[in-house]
Amino acid sequence: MQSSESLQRTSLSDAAESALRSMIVDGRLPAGERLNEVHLAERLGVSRTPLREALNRLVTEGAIEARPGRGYVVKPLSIEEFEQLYALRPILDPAALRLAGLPSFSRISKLGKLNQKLRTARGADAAIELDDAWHQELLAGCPNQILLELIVGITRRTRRYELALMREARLVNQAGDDHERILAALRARDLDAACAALERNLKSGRAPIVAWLRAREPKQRKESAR
Amino acid sequence: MQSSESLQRTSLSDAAESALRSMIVDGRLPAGERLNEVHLAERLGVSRTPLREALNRLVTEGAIEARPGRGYVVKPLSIEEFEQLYALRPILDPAALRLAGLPSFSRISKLGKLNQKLRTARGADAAIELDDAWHQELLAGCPNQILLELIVGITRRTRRYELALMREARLVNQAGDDHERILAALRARDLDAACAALERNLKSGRAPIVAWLRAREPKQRKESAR
DNA sequence: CCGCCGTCTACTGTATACAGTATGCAATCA
DNA sequence: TGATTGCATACTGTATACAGTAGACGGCGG
Repeated sequence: MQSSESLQRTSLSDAAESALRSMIVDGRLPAGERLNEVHLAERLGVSRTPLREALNRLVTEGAIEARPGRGYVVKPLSIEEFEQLYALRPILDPAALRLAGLPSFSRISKLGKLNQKLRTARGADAAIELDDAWHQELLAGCPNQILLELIVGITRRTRRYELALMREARLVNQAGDDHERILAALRARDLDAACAALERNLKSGRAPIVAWLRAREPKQRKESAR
Repeated sequence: MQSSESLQRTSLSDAAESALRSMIVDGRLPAGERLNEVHLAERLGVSRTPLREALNRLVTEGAIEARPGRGYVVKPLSIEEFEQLYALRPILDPAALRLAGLPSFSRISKLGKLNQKLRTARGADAAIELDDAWHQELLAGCPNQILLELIVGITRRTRRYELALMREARLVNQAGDDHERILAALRARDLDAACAALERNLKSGRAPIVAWLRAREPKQRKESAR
Protein backbone atom coordinates (compact mmCIF):
# COMPACT_ATOMS: atom_id res chain seq x y z
CA MET A 1 0.00 0.00 0.00
CA GLN A 2 2.17 2.85 -1.23
CA SER A 3 -0.02 5.79 -1.92
CA SER A 4 2.46 8.12 -0.24
CA GLU A 5 4.61 8.99 -3.18
CA SER A 6 4.97 12.66 -2.47
CA LEU A 7 6.37 12.50 1.02
CA GLN A 8 9.94 12.26 -0.18
CA ARG A 9 10.99 15.62 1.12
CA THR A 10 13.91 14.14 3.01
CA SER A 11 17.25 14.55 1.40
CA LEU A 12 19.83 17.10 2.30
CA SER A 13 21.15 17.18 -1.23
CA ASP A 14 17.68 17.92 -2.57
CA ALA A 15 17.22 20.61 0.02
CA ALA A 16 20.61 22.07 -0.81
CA GLU A 17 19.78 21.97 -4.48
CA SER A 18 16.62 23.97 -4.19
CA ALA A 19 18.20 26.31 -1.65
CA LEU A 20 21.07 26.99 -4.03
CA ARG A 21 18.72 27.44 -6.94
CA SER A 22 16.78 30.12 -5.19
CA MET A 23 19.97 31.73 -3.91
CA ILE A 24 21.21 31.96 -7.45
CA VAL A 25 17.91 33.07 -8.88
CA ASP A 26 17.30 35.82 -6.37
CA GLY A 27 20.84 37.10 -6.39
CA ARG A 28 22.15 36.06 -3.01
CA LEU A 29 24.74 34.21 -5.03
CA PRO A 30 25.52 36.75 -7.74
CA ALA A 31 26.46 35.69 -11.25
CA GLY A 32 30.17 35.14 -11.57
CA GLU A 33 30.60 34.32 -7.89
CA ARG A 34 33.11 31.65 -7.15
CA LEU A 35 31.72 29.08 -4.76
CA ASN A 36 33.77 27.97 -1.80
CA GLU A 37 32.50 24.57 -0.83
CA VAL A 38 33.48 24.77 2.82
CA HIS A 39 31.93 28.16 3.44
CA LEU A 40 28.84 27.33 1.43
CA ALA A 41 28.38 24.07 3.29
CA GLU A 42 28.55 25.89 6.61
CA ARG A 43 26.16 28.52 5.35
CA LEU A 44 23.63 25.89 4.35
CA GLY A 45 24.21 23.77 7.42
CA VAL A 46 25.16 20.64 5.52
CA SER A 47 28.43 18.90 4.85
CA ARG A 48 30.32 19.06 1.62
CA THR A 49 29.06 15.77 0.27
CA PRO A 50 25.39 16.60 -0.25
CA LEU A 51 26.41 20.11 -1.24
CA ARG A 52 28.59 18.76 -4.02
CA GLU A 53 25.79 16.53 -5.23
CA ALA A 54 23.56 19.56 -5.43
CA LEU A 55 26.24 21.55 -7.23
CA ASN A 56 26.69 18.74 -9.72
CA ARG A 57 23.02 18.70 -10.54
CA LEU A 58 22.96 22.44 -10.93
CA VAL A 59 25.83 22.18 -13.37
CA THR A 60 23.80 19.88 -15.61
CA GLU A 61 20.91 22.27 -15.18
CA GLY A 62 23.08 25.07 -16.51
CA ALA A 63 22.90 27.37 -13.50
CA ILE A 64 26.53 26.99 -12.49
CA GLU A 65 29.73 26.01 -14.16
CA ALA A 66 32.40 23.56 -13.06
CA ARG A 67 36.01 24.45 -13.69
CA PRO A 68 38.25 21.43 -13.38
CA GLY A 69 40.31 21.74 -10.27
CA ARG A 70 39.08 25.24 -9.55
CA GLY A 71 35.63 24.52 -8.25
CA TYR A 72 32.29 25.96 -9.20
CA VAL A 73 31.24 29.38 -10.42
CA VAL A 74 27.78 30.83 -10.81
CA LYS A 75 27.33 31.12 -14.52
CA PRO A 76 27.40 34.75 -15.55
CA LEU A 77 24.38 36.06 -17.40
CA SER A 78 25.15 36.13 -21.08
CA ILE A 79 23.22 37.46 -24.04
CA GLU A 80 24.15 34.41 -26.06
CA GLU A 81 22.74 31.95 -23.56
CA PHE A 82 19.59 33.95 -23.11
CA GLU A 83 18.94 34.32 -26.82
CA GLN A 84 19.55 30.65 -27.40
CA LEU A 85 17.29 29.63 -24.53
CA TYR A 86 14.57 31.99 -25.60
CA ALA A 87 14.72 30.76 -29.17
CA LEU A 88 13.85 27.26 -28.03
CA ARG A 89 10.47 27.94 -26.52
CA PRO A 90 8.86 29.07 -29.80
CA ILE A 91 10.07 25.77 -31.25
CA LEU A 92 9.14 23.46 -28.41
CA ASP A 93 5.92 24.90 -27.06
CA PRO A 94 3.94 24.95 -30.30
CA ALA A 95 5.17 21.45 -31.04
CA ALA A 96 3.93 20.34 -27.64
CA LEU A 97 0.60 22.06 -28.19
CA ARG A 98 0.24 20.29 -31.53
CA LEU A 99 0.89 16.97 -29.84
CA ALA A 100 -1.59 17.85 -27.13
CA GLY A 101 -4.25 18.74 -29.62
CA LEU A 102 -7.07 21.15 -28.87
CA PRO A 103 -7.58 21.40 -25.11
CA SER A 104 -10.74 20.33 -23.42
CA PHE A 105 -13.28 23.02 -22.60
CA SER A 106 -12.62 22.65 -18.91
CA ARG A 107 -8.96 23.29 -19.51
CA ILE A 108 -9.74 26.32 -21.61
CA SER A 109 -11.86 27.79 -18.87
CA LYS A 110 -9.13 27.02 -16.36
CA LEU A 111 -6.71 28.87 -18.58
CA GLY A 112 -9.07 31.81 -18.70
CA LYS A 113 -9.22 31.98 -14.94
CA LEU A 114 -5.48 31.65 -14.58
CA ASN A 115 -5.04 34.50 -17.00
CA GLN A 116 -7.33 36.68 -14.93
CA LYS A 117 -5.20 36.03 -11.89
CA LEU A 118 -2.12 36.81 -13.94
CA ARG A 119 -3.53 40.16 -15.03
CA THR A 120 -4.10 41.24 -11.46
CA ALA A 121 -0.86 39.79 -10.11
CA ARG A 122 1.22 42.09 -8.00
CA GLY A 123 4.95 41.69 -8.05
CA ALA A 124 7.36 40.26 -10.54
CA ASP A 125 7.79 36.92 -8.84
CA ALA A 126 4.09 36.25 -8.74
CA ALA A 127 3.62 37.33 -12.34
CA ILE A 128 6.38 35.06 -13.62
CA GLU A 129 5.10 32.20 -11.52
CA LEU A 130 1.61 32.59 -12.92
CA ASP A 131 2.81 32.97 -16.46
CA ASP A 132 4.78 29.75 -16.16
CA ALA A 133 1.77 28.03 -14.64
CA TRP A 134 -0.39 29.23 -17.50
CA HIS A 135 1.91 27.79 -20.12
CA GLN A 136 2.24 24.58 -18.20
CA GLU A 137 -1.51 24.21 -18.05
CA LEU A 138 -1.77 24.99 -21.73
CA LEU A 139 0.51 22.07 -22.56
CA ALA A 140 -0.73 19.75 -19.84
CA GLY A 141 -2.45 17.54 -22.42
CA CYS A 142 0.79 16.83 -24.23
CA PRO A 143 1.50 13.12 -24.07
CA ASN A 144 5.23 13.57 -24.56
CA GLN A 145 6.54 13.79 -21.02
CA ILE A 146 10.13 14.24 -22.09
CA LEU A 147 9.24 17.22 -24.21
CA LEU A 148 7.47 18.77 -21.26
CA GLU A 149 10.50 18.17 -19.10
CA LEU A 150 12.69 19.90 -21.63
CA ILE A 151 10.38 22.89 -21.54
CA VAL A 152 10.39 22.97 -17.75
CA GLY A 153 14.17 22.89 -17.73
CA ILE A 154 14.40 25.78 -20.16
CA THR A 155 11.84 27.71 -18.16
CA ARG A 156 14.00 27.31 -15.08
CA ARG A 157 17.06 28.56 -16.86
CA THR A 158 15.33 31.59 -18.28
CA ARG A 159 13.66 32.53 -15.02
CA ARG A 160 16.99 33.73 -13.71
CA TYR A 161 17.21 36.26 -16.51
CA GLU A 162 13.65 37.41 -16.11
CA LEU A 163 13.98 37.90 -12.39
CA ALA A 164 17.29 39.68 -12.75
CA LEU A 165 15.67 42.11 -15.12
CA MET A 166 12.60 42.58 -12.97
CA ARG A 167 14.76 43.50 -10.05
CA GLU A 168 16.16 46.48 -11.92
CA ALA A 169 13.51 47.44 -14.41
CA ARG A 170 9.78 47.11 -14.48
CA LEU A 171 8.86 44.69 -17.20
CA VAL A 172 5.64 45.57 -18.89
CA ASN A 173 3.31 42.67 -18.62
CA GLN A 174 1.71 42.13 -21.96
CA ALA A 175 1.44 38.41 -21.51
CA GLY A 176 -2.21 38.74 -20.55
CA ASP A 177 -3.21 39.95 -23.99
CA ASP A 178 -1.07 37.33 -25.71
CA HIS A 179 -2.74 34.63 -23.73
CA GLU A 180 -6.17 35.99 -24.56
CA ARG A 181 -5.38 35.77 -28.26
CA ILE A 182 -4.24 32.18 -27.87
CA LEU A 183 -7.40 31.35 -25.97
CA ALA A 184 -9.54 32.96 -28.63
CA ALA A 185 -7.98 30.72 -31.25
CA LEU A 186 -8.49 27.67 -29.08
CA ARG A 187 -12.12 28.54 -28.47
CA ALA A 188 -12.52 28.78 -32.22
CA ARG A 189 -10.95 25.29 -32.37
CA ASP A 190 -8.16 26.59 -34.59
CA LEU A 191 -5.01 24.81 -33.52
CA ASP A 192 -2.78 26.38 -36.15
CA ALA A 193 -3.77 29.89 -35.18
CA ALA A 194 -3.24 29.06 -31.54
CA CYS A 195 0.23 27.73 -32.25
CA ALA A 196 1.10 30.83 -34.24
CA ALA A 197 -0.13 33.09 -31.46
CA LEU A 198 1.77 31.02 -28.92
CA GLU A 199 4.91 31.37 -30.97
CA ARG A 200 4.51 35.15 -31.08
CA ASN A 201 3.84 35.19 -27.35
CA LEU A 202 7.00 33.31 -26.62
CA LYS A 203 9.08 35.53 -28.82
CA SER A 204 7.72 38.75 -27.41
CA GLY A 205 9.52 38.78 -24.09
CA ARG A 206 12.89 38.67 -25.70
CA ALA A 207 13.59 42.27 -26.71
CA PRO A 208 13.49 44.06 -23.34
CA ILE A 209 15.72 41.51 -21.70
CA VAL A 210 18.26 41.56 -24.49
CA ALA A 211 18.32 45.36 -24.34
CA TRP A 212 18.87 45.24 -20.61
CA LEU A 213 21.61 42.63 -20.90
CA ARG A 214 23.32 44.66 -23.57
CA ALA A 215 23.24 47.72 -21.37
CA ARG A 216 24.87 45.96 -18.46
CA GLU A 217 27.30 44.04 -20.62
CA PRO A 218 30.14 46.57 -20.08
CA LYS A 219 30.09 45.85 -16.36
CA GLN A 220 30.68 42.20 -17.03
CA ARG A 221 33.75 42.87 -19.15
CA LYS A 222 35.65 43.35 -15.92
CA GLU A 223 34.99 39.77 -14.97
CA SER A 224 36.03 38.34 -18.30
CA ALA A 225 39.20 36.58 -17.24
CA ARG A 226 39.95 34.63 -20.34
CA MET B 1 33.75 12.71 -29.07
CA GLN B 2 34.24 9.64 -26.96
CA SER B 3 37.60 8.59 -25.73
CA SER B 4 36.86 5.41 -23.90
CA GLU B 5 40.44 4.73 -23.00
CA SER B 6 41.66 8.05 -21.68
CA LEU B 7 40.57 7.44 -18.15
CA GLN B 8 43.74 8.91 -16.76
CA ARG B 9 43.30 12.49 -17.79
CA THR B 10 39.83 13.22 -16.52
CA SER B 11 38.61 13.17 -12.98
CA LEU B 12 37.51 9.89 -11.52
CA SER B 13 33.87 10.89 -11.50
CA ASP B 14 34.04 11.74 -15.20
CA ALA B 15 35.74 8.45 -15.91
CA ALA B 16 33.14 6.60 -13.88
CA GLU B 17 30.38 8.42 -15.71
CA SER B 18 31.51 7.41 -19.17
CA ALA B 19 32.37 3.93 -18.01
CA LEU B 20 28.90 3.52 -16.59
CA ARG B 21 27.34 4.97 -19.70
CA SER B 22 28.97 2.42 -21.92
CA MET B 23 28.24 -0.36 -19.46
CA ILE B 24 24.59 0.56 -19.63
CA VAL B 25 24.54 1.05 -23.37
CA ASP B 26 26.23 -2.22 -24.22
CA GLY B 27 24.28 -4.26 -21.72
CA ARG B 28 26.89 -5.10 -19.11
CA LEU B 29 24.49 -3.35 -16.77
CA PRO B 30 21.16 -4.68 -18.00
CA ALA B 31 18.03 -2.57 -17.90
CA GLY B 32 16.23 -2.96 -14.61
CA GLU B 33 19.38 -3.88 -12.73
CA ARG B 34 19.61 -2.52 -9.24
CA LEU B 35 22.95 -0.88 -8.59
CA ASN B 36 24.85 -1.67 -5.43
CA GLU B 37 27.16 1.26 -4.80
CA VAL B 38 29.79 -0.70 -2.91
CA HIS B 39 30.09 -3.49 -5.45
CA LEU B 40 29.98 -1.11 -8.38
CA ALA B 41 32.64 1.08 -6.83
CA GLU B 42 34.91 -1.91 -6.39
CA ARG B 43 34.21 -3.06 -9.91
CA LEU B 44 35.20 0.32 -11.29
CA GLY B 45 38.12 0.75 -8.95
CA VAL B 46 36.91 4.01 -7.43
CA SER B 47 35.34 4.90 -4.13
CA ARG B 48 31.68 5.57 -3.61
CA THR B 49 31.99 9.33 -3.71
CA PRO B 50 32.97 9.82 -7.37
CA LEU B 51 30.72 6.92 -8.28
CA ARG B 52 27.74 8.64 -6.73
CA GLU B 53 28.54 11.84 -8.57
CA ALA B 54 28.57 9.89 -11.80
CA LEU B 55 25.29 8.20 -10.92
CA ASN B 56 23.73 11.53 -10.15
CA ARG B 57 24.68 12.89 -13.53
CA LEU B 58 23.37 9.81 -15.27
CA VAL B 59 20.06 10.29 -13.50
CA THR B 60 19.68 13.75 -14.97
CA GLU B 61 20.70 12.26 -18.30
CA GLY B 62 17.86 9.78 -18.03
CA ALA B 63 19.90 6.59 -18.20
CA ILE B 64 19.23 5.51 -14.65
CA GLU B 65 16.62 6.18 -12.03
CA ALA B 66 17.03 7.14 -8.39
CA ARG B 67 14.69 5.68 -5.84
CA PRO B 68 14.91 7.64 -2.63
CA GLY B 69 16.44 5.48 0.04
CA ARG B 70 16.62 2.48 -2.23
CA GLY B 71 19.47 3.50 -4.47
CA TYR B 72 19.73 3.49 -8.22
CA VAL B 73 18.25 1.31 -10.92
CA VAL B 74 19.10 1.13 -14.60
CA LYS B 75 16.04 2.49 -16.30
CA PRO B 76 14.21 -0.29 -18.08
CA LEU B 77 13.65 0.09 -21.79
CA SER B 78 10.14 1.33 -22.33
CA ILE B 79 8.16 1.90 -25.46
CA GLU B 80 6.83 5.13 -24.05
CA GLU B 81 10.26 6.62 -23.46
CA PHE B 82 11.51 5.53 -26.81
CA GLU B 83 8.55 6.90 -28.71
CA GLN B 84 8.77 10.18 -26.86
CA LEU B 85 12.49 10.48 -27.47
CA TYR B 86 12.16 9.59 -31.11
CA ALA B 87 9.38 12.10 -31.59
CA LEU B 88 11.67 14.90 -30.52
CA ARG B 89 14.29 14.60 -33.20
CA PRO B 90 11.89 15.41 -36.08
CA ILE B 91 11.02 18.55 -34.15
CA LEU B 92 14.48 19.63 -33.09
CA ASP B 93 16.68 18.69 -36.01
CA PRO B 94 14.77 20.50 -38.74
CA ALA B 95 14.55 23.54 -36.47
CA ALA B 96 18.30 23.43 -36.01
CA LEU B 97 18.84 23.04 -39.74
CA ARG B 98 16.62 26.06 -40.37
CA LEU B 99 18.68 28.08 -37.91
CA ALA B 100 21.87 26.86 -39.52
CA GLY B 101 20.68 27.82 -42.98
CA LEU B 102 21.93 26.18 -46.14
CA PRO B 103 25.28 24.53 -45.51
CA SER B 104 28.43 25.58 -47.27
CA PHE B 105 29.52 23.57 -50.29
CA SER B 106 32.48 22.20 -48.41
CA ARG B 107 30.16 20.91 -45.72
CA ILE B 108 27.90 19.35 -48.30
CA SER B 109 30.78 17.49 -49.85
CA LYS B 110 31.91 16.39 -46.42
CA LEU B 111 28.42 15.06 -45.80
CA GLY B 112 28.57 13.18 -49.07
CA LYS B 113 31.81 11.51 -48.09
CA LEU B 114 30.54 10.66 -44.64
CA ASN B 115 27.52 9.06 -46.20
CA GLN B 116 29.71 6.92 -48.41
CA LYS B 117 31.52 5.65 -45.36
CA LEU B 118 28.19 5.00 -43.70
CA ARG B 119 26.98 2.93 -46.63
CA THR B 120 29.98 0.67 -46.43
CA ALA B 121 30.09 0.49 -42.66
CA ARG B 122 30.31 -2.96 -41.18
CA GLY B 123 28.76 -3.56 -37.80
CA ALA B 124 25.95 -1.92 -35.95
CA ASP B 125 28.11 0.17 -33.65
CA ALA B 126 30.02 1.68 -36.50
CA ALA B 127 26.87 2.39 -38.49
CA ILE B 128 25.17 4.15 -35.60
CA GLU B 129 28.31 6.09 -34.85
CA LEU B 130 28.57 7.27 -38.44
CA ASP B 131 24.88 8.08 -38.67
CA ASP B 132 25.15 10.24 -35.57
CA ALA B 133 28.25 11.89 -36.96
CA TRP B 134 26.46 12.63 -40.20
CA HIS B 135 23.59 14.35 -38.45
CA GLN B 136 25.95 16.27 -36.22
CA GLU B 137 27.85 17.51 -39.24
CA LEU B 138 24.61 18.44 -40.95
CA LEU B 139 23.69 20.72 -38.07
CA ALA B 140 27.19 21.95 -37.30
CA GLY B 141 26.34 25.39 -38.65
CA CYS B 142 23.54 25.91 -36.16
CA PRO B 143 24.37 28.88 -33.96
CA ASN B 144 22.18 27.70 -31.12
CA GLN B 145 24.55 25.69 -28.98
CA ILE B 146 21.91 24.79 -26.44
CA LEU B 147 19.69 23.31 -29.11
CA LEU B 148 22.60 21.21 -30.33
CA GLU B 149 23.25 20.02 -26.79
CA LEU B 150 19.63 18.98 -26.46
CA ILE B 151 19.94 16.95 -29.64
CA VAL B 152 23.16 15.32 -28.47
CA GLY B 153 21.50 14.38 -25.20
CA ILE B 154 18.56 12.81 -26.96
CA THR B 155 20.88 10.98 -29.31
CA ARG B 156 22.65 9.49 -26.31
CA ARG B 157 19.42 8.32 -24.80
CA THR B 158 18.16 6.72 -27.98
CA ARG B 159 21.43 4.99 -28.74
CA ARG B 160 20.73 2.54 -25.96
CA TYR B 161 17.57 1.41 -27.72
CA GLU B 162 19.19 1.20 -31.11
CA LEU B 163 22.10 -0.86 -29.85
CA ALA B 164 19.82 -3.13 -27.85
CA LEU B 165 17.87 -3.86 -30.99
CA MET B 166 20.94 -4.34 -33.13
CA ARG B 167 22.25 -6.92 -30.75
CA GLU B 168 19.22 -9.10 -31.39
CA ALA B 169 18.03 -8.21 -34.83
CA ARG B 170 19.74 -6.88 -37.90
CA LEU B 171 18.42 -3.43 -38.58
CA VAL B 172 18.22 -2.63 -42.23
CA ASN B 173 20.21 0.41 -42.94
CA GLN B 174 18.21 2.68 -45.11
CA ALA B 175 19.72 5.81 -43.69
CA GLY B 176 22.09 6.12 -46.63
CA ASP B 177 19.25 6.75 -49.07
CA ASP B 178 17.54 9.15 -46.71
CA HIS B 179 20.73 11.15 -46.41
CA GLU B 180 21.17 11.21 -50.14
CA ARG B 181 17.73 12.73 -50.54
CA ILE B 182 18.53 15.39 -47.96
CA LEU B 183 21.78 16.17 -49.71
CA ALA B 184 20.02 16.44 -53.04
CA ALA B 185 17.69 19.06 -51.62
CA LEU B 186 20.60 20.93 -50.11
CA ARG B 187 22.50 20.90 -53.37
CA ALA B 188 19.41 22.35 -54.99
CA ARG B 189 19.52 25.03 -52.27
CA ASP B 190 16.03 24.08 -51.13
CA LEU B 191 16.04 24.35 -47.35
CA ASP B 192 12.36 23.49 -46.94
CA ALA B 193 12.67 20.29 -48.92
CA ALA B 194 15.79 19.36 -46.98
CA CYS B 195 13.99 19.90 -43.70
CA ALA B 196 11.08 17.79 -44.85
CA ALA B 197 13.39 15.00 -45.96
CA LEU B 198 15.28 15.23 -42.68
CA GLU B 199 12.03 14.94 -40.80
CA ARG B 200 11.10 11.82 -42.73
CA ASN B 201 14.56 10.40 -42.15
CA LEU B 202 14.30 10.91 -38.43
CA LYS B 203 10.89 9.34 -38.28
CA SER B 204 11.82 6.30 -40.33
CA GLY B 205 13.87 4.42 -37.74
CA ARG B 206 11.01 4.28 -35.32
CA ALA B 207 8.85 1.40 -36.53
CA PRO B 208 11.29 -1.54 -36.29
CA ILE B 209 12.41 -0.59 -32.82
CA VAL B 210 8.88 -0.16 -31.55
CA ALA B 211 7.96 -3.54 -33.01
CA TRP B 212 10.92 -5.14 -31.31
CA LEU B 213 10.16 -3.46 -27.99
CA ARG B 214 6.58 -4.56 -28.19
CA ALA B 215 7.67 -8.13 -28.83
CA ARG B 216 9.89 -8.23 -25.79
CA GLU B 217 7.53 -6.29 -23.58
CA PRO B 218 6.05 -9.45 -21.97
CA LYS B 219 9.43 -10.31 -20.52
CA GLN B 220 9.57 -6.98 -18.79
CA ARG B 221 6.23 -7.46 -17.11
CA LYS B 222 8.02 -9.55 -14.56
CA GLU B 223 10.01 -6.54 -13.46
CA SER B 224 7.03 -4.26 -13.26
CA ALA B 225 7.64 -2.71 -9.87
CA ARG B 226 5.36 0.19 -10.39
C1' DC C 1 -1.06 -22.78 9.18
C1' DC C 2 -1.23 -17.71 8.83
C1' DG C 3 -0.24 -13.15 10.27
C1' DC C 4 2.10 -9.75 13.06
C1' DC C 5 5.90 -7.89 15.33
C1' DG C 6 10.71 -7.39 16.65
C1' DT C 7 15.38 -7.88 15.59
C1' DC C 8 19.12 -8.03 12.41
C1' DT C 9 21.55 -7.12 8.31
C1' DA C 10 22.94 -4.56 4.62
C1' DC C 11 22.67 -0.58 2.05
C1' DT C 12 22.06 4.30 1.38
C1' DG C 13 22.83 9.07 2.89
C1' DT C 14 25.99 12.06 5.34
C1' DA C 15 30.09 13.60 7.67
C1' DT C 16 34.85 13.89 8.03
C1' DA C 17 39.62 12.87 7.21
C1' DC C 18 43.30 12.81 3.74
C1' DA C 19 46.00 13.92 -0.36
C1' DG C 20 47.14 16.36 -4.35
C1' DT C 21 47.21 20.61 -6.64
C1' DA C 22 46.32 25.44 -7.81
C1' DT C 23 47.36 30.09 -6.14
C1' DG C 24 49.22 34.00 -3.99
C1' DC C 25 53.17 35.96 -1.82
C1' DA C 26 57.68 36.75 -0.93
C1' DA C 27 62.47 36.33 -1.49
C1' DT C 28 66.25 36.06 -4.55
C1' DC C 29 68.60 36.82 -8.73
C1' DA C 30 69.42 39.23 -12.98
C1' DT D 1 63.32 47.22 -10.51
C1' DG D 2 61.29 43.31 -12.69
C1' DA D 3 60.93 38.53 -13.25
C1' DT D 4 61.25 33.98 -11.66
C1' DT D 5 61.15 30.46 -8.47
C1' DG D 6 60.27 28.36 -4.06
C1' DC D 7 57.11 28.11 -0.24
C1' DA D 8 52.94 28.45 2.41
C1' DT D 9 48.08 28.20 2.32
C1' DA D 10 43.82 26.86 1.14
C1' DC D 11 40.71 24.55 -1.69
C1' DT D 12 39.18 20.76 -4.52
C1' DG D 13 38.85 15.77 -5.43
C1' DT D 14 38.72 11.32 -3.24
C1' DA D 15 38.51 7.90 0.36
C1' DT D 16 36.63 6.23 4.43
C1' DA D 17 34.13 6.18 8.66
C1' DC D 18 29.55 6.72 10.77
C1' DA D 19 24.60 6.75 11.30
C1' DG D 20 19.97 6.05 10.09
C1' DT D 21 16.70 3.33 7.71
C1' DA D 22 14.47 0.04 4.71
C1' DG D 23 13.80 -4.71 3.92
C1' DA D 24 14.32 -9.60 5.24
C1' DC D 25 13.90 -13.17 8.22
C1' DG D 26 12.54 -15.61 12.10
C1' DG D 27 9.98 -15.99 16.42
C1' DC D 28 5.65 -15.59 18.63
C1' DG D 29 0.73 -15.25 19.00
C1' DG D 30 -3.68 -16.27 16.82
